[in-house]
Amino acid sequence: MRWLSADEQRVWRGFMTAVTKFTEHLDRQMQRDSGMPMAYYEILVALSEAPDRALRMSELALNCHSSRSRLSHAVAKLEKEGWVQRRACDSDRRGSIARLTDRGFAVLEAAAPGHVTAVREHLFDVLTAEQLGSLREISQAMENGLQTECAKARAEIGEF
Amino acid sequence: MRWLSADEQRVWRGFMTAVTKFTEHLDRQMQRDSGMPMAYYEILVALSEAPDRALRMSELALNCHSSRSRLSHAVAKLEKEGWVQRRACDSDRRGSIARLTDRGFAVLEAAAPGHVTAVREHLFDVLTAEQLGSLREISQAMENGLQTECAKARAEIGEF
DNA sequence: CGGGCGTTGTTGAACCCTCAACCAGGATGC
DNA sequence: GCATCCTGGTTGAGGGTTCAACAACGCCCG
Repeated sequence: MRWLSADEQRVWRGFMTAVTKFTEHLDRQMQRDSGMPMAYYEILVALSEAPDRALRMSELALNCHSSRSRLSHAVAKLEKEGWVQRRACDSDRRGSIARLTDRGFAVLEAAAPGHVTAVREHLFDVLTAEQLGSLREISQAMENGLQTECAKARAEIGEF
Repeated sequence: MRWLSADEQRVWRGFMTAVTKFTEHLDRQMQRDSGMPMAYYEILVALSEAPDRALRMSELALNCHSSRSRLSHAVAKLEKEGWVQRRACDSDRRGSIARLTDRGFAVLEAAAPGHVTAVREHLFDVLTAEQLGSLREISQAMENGLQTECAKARAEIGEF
C-alpha cells in the first residue's frame, strides 16, 4: 500500500478544494439566478444542441453524463415545468424521446449568460493560455484513466 | 457578453467531464467499500488530524469546506453510528465539540487504503510530474479567484 | 415460434444537501 | 444593566440523487 507523499497530499487537497468550491459556486449561481440546479441546465443544453432539439433518453443520459434514473426523475420535473416534452419513439417502442419546448429554450437562453460569465470569471480569467493547455491535457488523461476503469468494472461484472 | 470560443468550450467540457466522473468514481468507491459518502469520510479525516481528535463544529466546517448545516446533519448521523461524539465546549457555552471515537478511527483506518488507491490510480498514476506541477498552479489560481468572489459576495451583503 | 437475455425507461424508498428559520449565548454600545 | 447585533449550532421542510426492483420491449438462437 503506497500512501501519498506530503507533496502529493498538497496537490490532492488543493485540487479537491478548488474543484469543490468551483462547482458549488456554479451550482449556487444557477439556482439563485435561474431556479434550477446545474444538472437540469445541462439537460437543456444537451437538448438544445440536438437536431430538432430532441433526443432519446439514453442518448441524453450519455450526453450529460447522467444515470438513467437521475435523468428520468429530472425530465419528469422539467416536463412539469413545461420546459421539456416526452413522446414515444416510433422505431423502438421502449424508447422515450425528450424534446425541448420553446418555453424551455427561452429559459435556457435566459440562464446561459450568467452561467458563461461565472465560468469565464472563475476559470478562463484566472488561468494563463499555457495553463489552459495543461488543463486540457490533464482532463484528457484523467478521462482516459477513468474510461479504462469503467471498462474494468464492466469486465468484473461480466466475470461474476 | 463574451461567449466561449470553440476551443474554450472544449476545454471547459473536457474539464467538467473529467472532474464529474472522477468525483463520482471516488464517491461510489467509498459508498460501496465503506458504506459512507465521501463527505463523511472527509469529516473523519479532519477529526483524526486534530489534536485529541476533536474539533469545534465551526472549525470542522472550515476544514472540510462544509456548511454548518450540512455538518450538523452529518455529525448527527456519525454520532448515531458511534463514530463521533459531541460534547459541550467549556469556554463558549454555544460551542459544540466533535470528537472521533476509537470505533470511528478504526472505520477511518479501514476506509483509507481503498480511497488512497482510487486517488492514486485515477489522478497521480495518469499524470506526469510536470502535469502535477501545472495542476497545483491551476488549483491555486482557481482557489484564489474564488476567494475574491466570496469576499465580493460578503461585500455585497454588507452593502445592502 | 418461443424461451432466455440484454436494453430502455420508470418508480419508490432511503439518503444527503440546501435553505430559511430559529434558539441560545457572546459582544458591543449606551 | 440592557437593548442590539453578531456568532455558533440545530432543526425541518423541500428537493435532488442513488440504488434496487420492475415492466416492457427488442434480439437471438434453438
